Amino acid sequence: MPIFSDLTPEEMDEIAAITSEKSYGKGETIYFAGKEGKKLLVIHAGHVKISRLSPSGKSQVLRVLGPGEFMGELTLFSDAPLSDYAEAVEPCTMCMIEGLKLKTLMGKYPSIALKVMQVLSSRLQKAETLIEDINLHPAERRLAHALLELSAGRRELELALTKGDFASQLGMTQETLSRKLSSLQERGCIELRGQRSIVILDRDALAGME
Amino acid sequence: MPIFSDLTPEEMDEIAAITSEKSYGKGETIYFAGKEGKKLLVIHAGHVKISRLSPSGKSQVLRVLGPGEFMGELTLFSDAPLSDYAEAVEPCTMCMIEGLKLKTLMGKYPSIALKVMQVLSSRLQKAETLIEDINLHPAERRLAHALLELSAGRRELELALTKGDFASQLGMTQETLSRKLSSLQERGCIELRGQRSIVILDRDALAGME
DNA sequence: TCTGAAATTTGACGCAGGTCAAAGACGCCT
DNA sequence: AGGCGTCTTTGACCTGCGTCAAATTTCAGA
Repeated sequence: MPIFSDLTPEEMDEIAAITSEKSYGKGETIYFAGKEGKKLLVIHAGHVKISRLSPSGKSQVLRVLGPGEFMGELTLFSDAPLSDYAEAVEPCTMCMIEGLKLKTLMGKYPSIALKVMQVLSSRLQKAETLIEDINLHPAERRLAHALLELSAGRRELELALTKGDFASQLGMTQETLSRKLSSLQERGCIELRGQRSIVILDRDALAGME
Repeated sequence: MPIFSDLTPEEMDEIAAITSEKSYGKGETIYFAGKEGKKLLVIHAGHVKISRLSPSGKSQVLRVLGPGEFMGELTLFSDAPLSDYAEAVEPCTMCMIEGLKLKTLMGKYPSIALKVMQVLSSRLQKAETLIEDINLHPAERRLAHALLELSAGRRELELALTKGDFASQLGMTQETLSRKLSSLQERGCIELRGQRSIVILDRDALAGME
């Protein structure tokens, strides 16, 4: 569990003692906007989709979290209610830690606080990069860069969500994503395999996309 | 200095001892992308514009910070170089704290770490709201909501930046902002006074904008 | 007070990408 | 193995907002 990775085994035990576990089935809602949180949730197994629902019924996917990552931290520091919505995209198990207990823990083991700050920073950086991209760069470039990042050097990548959700996360519609993917495939940059898998054929072309 | 507001006077002295001060003139660059940071900068007086420059020469304004707010925290937690750019929009003075010393301090006084997490969370929330807004809502709505937020209940509000920068922060072009503002004025929702000042006339109309 | 550079406004125009709709593919479940 | 619901693709169309350009206003500094 990366968030506690700098601790000794005894300290880990101390944490395990104040932690409770819970499971969610595929498609199940883990929390939703307005619900009072005050708990940190650490994913043990499975993937979770974090999104926002606008009053008009549309939704904006913010991120997908996997094992070791955590959520719900926003409500630990402010009284504002949760503004987003978490859903298990596959069967999940997670650990819950009471917000107050976590704060005490952070006082005792500063490395936990540092880890949380690290994650928050990197989420902030990502969010700001997306804002920049949406405003200053065309959809195709966003897609190309996202593919490179998701592939993480590997030749083939597997999407954790449906293309519709992936499109939302990139700030475009499902239809636009589909068109851009087809176009990249025609140009020999990628190859689509089934619904969730993409093979990267020409890294340089993707990277050099303006 | 809000970030240290939960400390006793003696503790404040301890901090003052490891702090150095620096001033910047109007338009001066405080730091820029790629520069190695590892320092936290707390604004004492003046306003600072944080933005990103894309290779194509365009820029994306991320936020404007005023007295008591801090920046540079991103580099404290990761080795990634600074990705943004800070510029004094008016004469500024600020305190600098060495990253390492700050970490030690946070270990000693957890309330500092909590404060930092709080600020990071709220920035993240804001960034995500902007992403949602850009993708799901029209420019006019974004503008209306931003005006309400900036006014903070007061009748008149003063922009800290030029309209061009304000537009960028809202994710639209200068021209679009100008047109939307005119349109709101024609409809009697607001009144424009000079270049930097706006009077809110019809709060409800702005709030109810879909 | 004057003046020039910077900021803002306004107009004309085009297009990237959104919307709506319908057909097609995939893959889960029994 | 088959059938059905969900996801995806494709097409046609349209519009919000970006772009370029030129006119106008503002204001800081002399």
